[in-house]
This record gives sequence, structure tokens and C-alpha cells, in this order.
Amino acid sequence: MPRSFLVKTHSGHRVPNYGQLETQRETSGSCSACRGLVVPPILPDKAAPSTPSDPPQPRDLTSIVTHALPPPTFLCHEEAQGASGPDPLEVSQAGPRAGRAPCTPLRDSLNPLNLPTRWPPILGADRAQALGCLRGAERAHGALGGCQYHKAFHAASLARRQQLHHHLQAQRCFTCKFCDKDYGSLGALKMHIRTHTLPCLCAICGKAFSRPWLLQGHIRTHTGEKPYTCPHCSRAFADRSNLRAHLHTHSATKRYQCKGCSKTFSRVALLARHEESGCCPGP
DNA sequence: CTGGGGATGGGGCCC
DNA sequence: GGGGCCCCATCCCCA
Repeated sequence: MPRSFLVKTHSGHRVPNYGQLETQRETSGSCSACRGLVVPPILPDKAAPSTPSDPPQPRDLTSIVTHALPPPTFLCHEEAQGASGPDPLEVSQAGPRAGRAPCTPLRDSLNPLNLPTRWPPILGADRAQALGCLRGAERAHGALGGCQYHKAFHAASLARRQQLHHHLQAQRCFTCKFCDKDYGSLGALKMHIRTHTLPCLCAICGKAFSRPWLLQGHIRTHTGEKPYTCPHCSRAFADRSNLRAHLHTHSATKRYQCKGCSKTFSRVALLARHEESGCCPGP
């Protein structure tokens, strides 16, 4: 098997390659791929709101792509603490945009797959913050007993997780200017942007497509070419996916089963339509 | 209502 | 980094 893409997992839960993204971000100021990119305002639904002293920058409309966020950094403990002393569970996050000296970033936190089982080492300001949480928890332990101690410790852990969650959300930093979709790499964003620009035009009917091979498949609808033949019934198809769907009709076993009536279907769309028709009222 | 074909979209991987 | 290819998914339409 020449290619590995035959193995496909949960398409609805794709995870960006944050390690690769980190590299991208680290070089975003100087690499040729990112030249001409602008730093747009942080979208209000995707990041912390900007302060009045840090008004949003106007977007460069000549630029196709945007970097939504600068490399993330965390405040030094002293900065985060301020004059009044902070709540140790308070999440603080800011970057060079805010005019602050960057502290140790959470370099090891960029791979979300590690998060559930192995947490990255806590360094720099985060370590100080975590220690602050721990000291608070220790105080609670001394005053309130072990159960309260564990609650306080859990609260600190929860805050840490939330902090990392927000941090990771910010990693998907390439935003489409047409629809505000976020992507973890410039290449993925460029690929997506083709769905807006539709650079591939059919010479016969003028219809536009995002990719050359989509146009290729479309042209077959004009020429009638059907290079994909079913080995069972010799029926031919212009698209390999459609041949694959057709092959399921030859299969004795249907892959998709209704949970309500156990009826099986060859395609998930048929199962969905069956369920929507009211067979399974659901729990 | 069901089965199935046609057409297309979009992300991932390899070269 | 881009192109080509593959996959899955989805929508539409018709029998």
C-alpha cells in the first residue's frame, strides 16, 4: 500500500499539528512565506478582548491571510501579580503586542495530544504561578484539612488546564479573511482560500473550482469519460469515490445500522435519512 | 420511504 | 511549498 491515507480516523476531530505550527509562529516575523502578512486584531470570540489602550489594528485588505495572534507568552509572576496581588488562579496571558517583556512560553504545551496524560513541565512564570497556587493550597490544607487541600489542589489544576486550553485555542493562528475560519498552518489556509477564489475554470462551461483535480472530475461530466469500472458489474464511473460507494451495493453486509430497528444501510446518509424520518425517536 | 448514482467540497499525505 | 492524489463526507436528484 503506497500511501498511508487509507487509514483515517475521526474526521470530525482533526487536530492541528501544533509542533509544526510552533515553528511557523517562531519564524512568522522573518520567513518569506509569512512576509506581507499582517497582525490583525484579535477576534473577540477567539481571544481575550483588547484593552482600551490597545485598540484593534485595521486589517490590511490587500493581504489574503492573517496572523491572528502573536507568539503567546505569559506574564512574569511579578507582572501578573501587580501591586495588589492577584488571585493565583487568575489566568494571565499577553504578548509583545502589549509591550511587555516576554517570559518563558509553554513550549511543551503545544501538542494537545499530550495533555490528557502527561503535562508539560511548568517553567518560568508559570512555575511561579503554579507554586503560588500550591502554597495557597498548602495553606488551605493546614487550615482546612486534607479534603479541602485536595479541593484547592484540584482547583489549581483546573485553572492550569483552562489556561492551557485558552493557550492552545490561540495556536490556530491562521485566519481566513473571507470567512474567519482558523487553520493551524499557512498551507492549510492557502488550500482553504482556494475554495473562495476558485481559480480553476472549466473551459467548456466556465464553472469555477477550487482545485485542478476537481475541475478534472467536472470535465469528465462533459466528456463522458468514466475511467473507474466496477469489477462486479462492469458499470463505469467518472469518480473513484462514487465507484467506492457503488461497490458497497455489491456487499452483502451493510455497514450502517439503525439503533432503533436494527435495519442496515449501505450509506451513512441513508441511515441518517432513515433516522430523521422518525424510526428512532431517540432517548 | 428507500436505494443508488452523480457531482462536489475539503483535509491529509506523499512526491 | 506546491501539485497531485486519496479519502471521507455531503448534497442533490431520480427511479
